[in-house]
Amino acid sequence: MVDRPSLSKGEMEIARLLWDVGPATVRQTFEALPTGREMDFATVQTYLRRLEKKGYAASKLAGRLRVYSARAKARTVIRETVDDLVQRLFGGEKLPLVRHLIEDTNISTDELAELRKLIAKLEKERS
Amino acid sequence: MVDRPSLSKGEMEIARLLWDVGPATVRQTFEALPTGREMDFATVQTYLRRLEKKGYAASKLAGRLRVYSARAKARTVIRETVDDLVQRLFGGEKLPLVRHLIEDTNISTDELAELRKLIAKLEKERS
DNA sequence: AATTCACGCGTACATTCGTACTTGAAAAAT
DNA sequence: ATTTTTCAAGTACGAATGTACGCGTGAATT
Repeated sequence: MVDRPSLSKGEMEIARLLWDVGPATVRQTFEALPTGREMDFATVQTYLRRLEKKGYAASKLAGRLRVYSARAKARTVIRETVDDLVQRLFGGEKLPLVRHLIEDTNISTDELAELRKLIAKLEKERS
Repeated sequence: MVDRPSLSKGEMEIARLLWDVGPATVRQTFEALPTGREMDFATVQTYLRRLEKKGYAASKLAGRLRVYSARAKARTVIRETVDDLVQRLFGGEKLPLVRHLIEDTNISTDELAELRKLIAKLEKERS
C-alpha cells in the first residue's frame, strides 16, 4: 500500500531493533545493538531519522528525548524485502531460497523437526 | 575467502543472468532479462563491468565481442547474500526467514509437499 | 556556580548505485 | 562504397548510503 523507499542494509538493522525493543530513544536503540556490532551513537541517530523520513518510523519528543517507534509492521517489511531479494537473486522463485536455507546452512536437527511439524500442520489445514 | 564487496541489487539481477546463461556477451545477457524488466543495454554493460571489477565475473575479448563469465559460484554468493540479510533483518536466526517463506508467502501445495520430502530425506540421512 | 555530559539537530563527505549518454571504430546491410 | 547498426570503453550525474562531526542547549555532577 504505502509504498516507501526500500530499506538500506544499515537501516534494516536499526528497524529490527526498533521492532524488538519497541518505542525507544536513540540511546536505547543504540544499546540494543548486538554485541560486536559497533556503530557510532550518531550513526544510529542518523538511521532513525532516515527511517522516519522514509515512513518506517515515527517519533515524538518526550521531554527533551526523542522517542522513535516502528510505523510499518515487521511482517510487511520483511515480506517486501524478501520478495525483492527473491525477485533479483532467484528470478522470483522462492523455493530455491527455502532449499538453500535448509540444505546449505547447517540447520540444526531441532530446527528441521520444527519445520517438519509446521509443514504437517499447514498440509492438514489445507485438506 | 576472497572477500569481495557485496553485490548491489542491480548487480544481483545481472549476476543471476550470468549464472543462468553461462558465459555471455553483453547482448546475450541483455536478452536474458526477464520479460517486463526493461533496462538499457548500456546499463547491463555497466553492471557487467562492475561485476568484473568487484571480482564476481571475468571477461575476455572473443574477436571484438567481450564475453563475460561468472567467477564466483552462485552457491557461494547466495550464501553470502542471504547470510547478510539474515544477520541484519533477523538478527542472525534463519528459522524465522524460513517460517516467513512457508507461512507468509502463498506457497503452493506442491511446493509444500516437496519441502516435506526434502526434510524427510535430510532427517533420514541424519539418523 | 562552574564544569562536564548527553542529546537533538543540522551538516558533511567520500563512495556506491541506478541509470544512462557519447564517441570512435568495426561489422553488417544496402 | 556508403550508410546504418553494433559494440567497447569512457564518462556522467544526481540520489542514496555508510559513517560520522560540531554546535548549542539543557541536565547532571562536582
